[in-house]
Amino acid sequence: MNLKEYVAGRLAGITPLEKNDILGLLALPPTDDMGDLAFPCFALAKTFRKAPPMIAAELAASYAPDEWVEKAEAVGGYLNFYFKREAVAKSVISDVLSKGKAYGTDTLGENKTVLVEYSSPNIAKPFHVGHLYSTAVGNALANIYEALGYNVQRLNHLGDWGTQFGKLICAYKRWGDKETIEKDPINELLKIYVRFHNEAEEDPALEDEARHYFKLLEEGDEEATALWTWFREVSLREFKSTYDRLGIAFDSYNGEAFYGDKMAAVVDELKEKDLLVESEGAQIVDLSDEGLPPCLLLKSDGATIYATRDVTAALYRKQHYDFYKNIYVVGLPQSLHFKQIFAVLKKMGYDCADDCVHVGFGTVKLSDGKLSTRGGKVVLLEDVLKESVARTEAKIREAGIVTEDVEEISEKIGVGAVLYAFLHNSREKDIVFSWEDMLDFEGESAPYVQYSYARGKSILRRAEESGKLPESFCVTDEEYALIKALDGLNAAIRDSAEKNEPFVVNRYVTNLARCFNKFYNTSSILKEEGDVRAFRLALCEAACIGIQNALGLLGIQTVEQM
RNA sequence: GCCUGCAUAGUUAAAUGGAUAUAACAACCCCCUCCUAAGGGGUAGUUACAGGUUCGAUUCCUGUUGCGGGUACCA
Repeated sequence: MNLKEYVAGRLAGITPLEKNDILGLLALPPTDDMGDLAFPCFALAKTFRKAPPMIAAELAASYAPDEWVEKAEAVGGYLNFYFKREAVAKSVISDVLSKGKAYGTDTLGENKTVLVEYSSPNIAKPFHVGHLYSTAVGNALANIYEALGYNVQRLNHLGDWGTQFGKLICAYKRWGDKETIEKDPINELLKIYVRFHNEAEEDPALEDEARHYFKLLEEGDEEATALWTWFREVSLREFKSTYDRLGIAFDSYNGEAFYGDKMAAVVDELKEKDLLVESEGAQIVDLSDEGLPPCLLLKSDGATIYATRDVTAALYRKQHYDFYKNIYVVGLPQSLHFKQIFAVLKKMGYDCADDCVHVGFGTVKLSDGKLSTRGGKVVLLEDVLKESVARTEAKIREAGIVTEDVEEISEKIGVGAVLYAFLHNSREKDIVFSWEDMLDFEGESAPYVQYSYARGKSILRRAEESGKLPESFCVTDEEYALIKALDGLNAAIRDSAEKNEPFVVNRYVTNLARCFNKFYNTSSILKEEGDVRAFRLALCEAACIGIQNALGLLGIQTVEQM
């Protein structure tokens, strides 16, 4: 039962407004004691030429209580609705229990394909905490769109092409050793990469040499290609083990290299459409009429650049997936780049440019400045996960409640805690990484939510019978707050997708857990009997389902005990 | 220089133009003979500055200050 729609429908009957306009106006009151839904009467002040409080009072008088609404009360310029708690409780709880794992999902996106490009680490570079931002946000968004019924394709646009491979080949040929690299691929490749940059500062000729090797690679030179393939394979093997830990998988690992042989056609098309202009020896698309700097597509040596690959990739995706939405979860510093390539697509005559969205996110920094792969200033994601899990395990063993599967449970909590930290705030916020904050499991954190779930499940296990809603029961404030929170899952998912902001779901589930904890602390369950026990058990079970479903969207798993 | 983003309790952050600006952490106080204290309750504390639009501004507009990002042959 969608009570908002229901009330809007009834209000439409007694005001001159349309139902849809009313839906847009209806809001949640700031506190629970002000009712369940509020209609602000300010918009009607002009048409009625009366003060909003007068209008509210008149509407309150003409709104007769019904099956769902206990009373409508005027407070200032607002008309506050109080629902019948028992009716709402029955409706919500039975809905949750009957839908189970599907509770909160939707068919909004049926037959529409949404592409989410995320994670996209660079080959031969370490997977550090910075990469987790894109990985966590992208994965959560993919889950969220999937819950809304969209056909989601998860794309890992690997950084497996570009001048850095010229540098890497150059560095390998000078200082590389096959055996050491096989043993610890990414670390060793990073070492020679860093050395390249240090030496290039003294000897700029190295840069030219690197550009030369990249040119060879683009031309399909055998030796260069063999090295590249090897770098890619050993790197991907390492990445995949991290993804496994995070519970993340992709539908495609087509990286930049995949588009290598598809760019020529796009360049030809740009030429045919008279969009390419020569400037300072390079080929650009002029975007001054869009108020944007020109977009460089061919370097003066004729080689392609990332913009060329991104334009090509977008066109390939349109053709291959016929996407409804093409989402790029890429750092905020690249905002201009995406504006430019979308503008180029538009100039080429492709309206799908309007369905491409850059979902940017903030920077992960250290307290003493930015992470830097070249400078060797990195915090590896594996190290963070390891530490988080280790700390969790220590805590579990200390508590002594869990006796079996301690490692498995620690892994779920420890990994969840890290994911949660990256999904807690609006994605455009920077994150200053600190071990202390990352591993603080008090208050708003994954363990807080997982703990609530585990407590709920513990009660359900002990109860032995499962909760069935009795014919009639009373609903306390704490119970009602929990029921209302449960009711909001689908709205939170939709809101989250609309904004491309997973933190909406994160805040939702945190609040749900908070409501559950208050309920837990004020209402005994197992000591009760009869209808009270049955009702509370059913509510407890519903709460567990809600928490599990919402956490799942964030890529965070639940544990049965902790 | 130009473009762009941000500025909210001591800290990190919420808030479709709406009611008394909301949480967490840190501080202080209380609650385990009671379903897991990784919990709950309580106290104290906030919209950078100056204007403007509006019945109403943390939110929209202008300016100021402070901080960040971008600004073609890296991605």
